Amino acid sequence: MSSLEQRCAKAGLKMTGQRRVILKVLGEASDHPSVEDVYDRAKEVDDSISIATVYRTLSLLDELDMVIRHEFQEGYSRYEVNDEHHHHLIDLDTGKVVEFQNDELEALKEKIARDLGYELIDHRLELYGKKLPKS
Amino acid sequence: MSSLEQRCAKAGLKMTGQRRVILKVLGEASDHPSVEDVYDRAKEVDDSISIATVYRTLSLLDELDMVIRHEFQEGYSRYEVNDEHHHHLIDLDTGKVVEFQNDELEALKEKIARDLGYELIDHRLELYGKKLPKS
DNA sequence: AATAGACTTGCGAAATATTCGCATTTTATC
DNA sequence: GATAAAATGCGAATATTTCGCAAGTCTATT
Ligand SMILES: [Mn+2]
Ligand SMILES: [Mn+2]
Ligand SMILES: [Zn+2]
Ligand SMILES: [Zn+2]
Repeated sequence: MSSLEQRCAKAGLKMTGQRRVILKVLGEASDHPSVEDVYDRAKEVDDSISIATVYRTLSLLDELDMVIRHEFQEGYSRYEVNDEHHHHLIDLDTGKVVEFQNDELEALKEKIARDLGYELIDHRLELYGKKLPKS
Repeated sequence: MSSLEQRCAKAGLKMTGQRRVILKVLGEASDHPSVEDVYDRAKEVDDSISIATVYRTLSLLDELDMVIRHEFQEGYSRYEVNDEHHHHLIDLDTGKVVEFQNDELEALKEKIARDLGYELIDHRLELYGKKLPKS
């Protein structure tokens, strides 16, 4: 049983074939698949799976904080397993998504919230850029 | 002629009654109105205005960088005049939007992009929090 | 292993936000 | 004021996501 499946079981979810397939797809993804992407990949394993189930499962996993739902302002959502916290830089020319992590940023964002009188619950940061010529 | 109207004219847009109304609504807003909000406020001035025109105008203004389109993950967009660059903290209990600005953050975000080999074109940061008890 | 009940699924329909086609109107220019 | 281009209103179309419901599946319990 995969670690993701274990977390589902612990949350009281029944382990169905469809959920196993979707978790496998998510676990194996190295990109940030859209619902349609997840659906297509899942269908290769189980052709009978429905896109409604993919939507429902991703929503559930999001509620359980097992995945992160991204809205890269494309009109639809992308998902990824919630593993190590990080952010994204989107290449405006190619659409490529570069991941990064920055401790200074994380500290700063906590401080900003605190100074405003708030406890920080969540945050999102996206950078949009174009590749610099190599110097 | 308002400063917003001037910028529209300079961009080659025809100044119609509808555009004037929408620009007035945007200029007078102190919140972050949705398309529906802008539509409702515009209708108070010109009852015949269509929501398609509001959508079209806001898209145009967005392309001209005269407004910022926000997606606070509510399923719809909010707009505000693109004046002084700033970010938002959304109160998860009340939905209230708190604006802030932080130079250190702006510098850091530039540095992160540069270190990744990118020229930063755009970025978005949102904080989500709950009010701290006053100490 | 059979049963029961709750949970889950597939399907198509519905909801929501946004865009589009097109006939008509308005604007800016001459 | 005539003209061409641009903009509008309307309703229909699109796209993504959610929902209702009947049928199927899972898991705990006999
Ligand atoms: Mn990522
Ligand atoms: Mn603002
Ligand atoms: Zn972070
Ligand atoms: Zn900024």
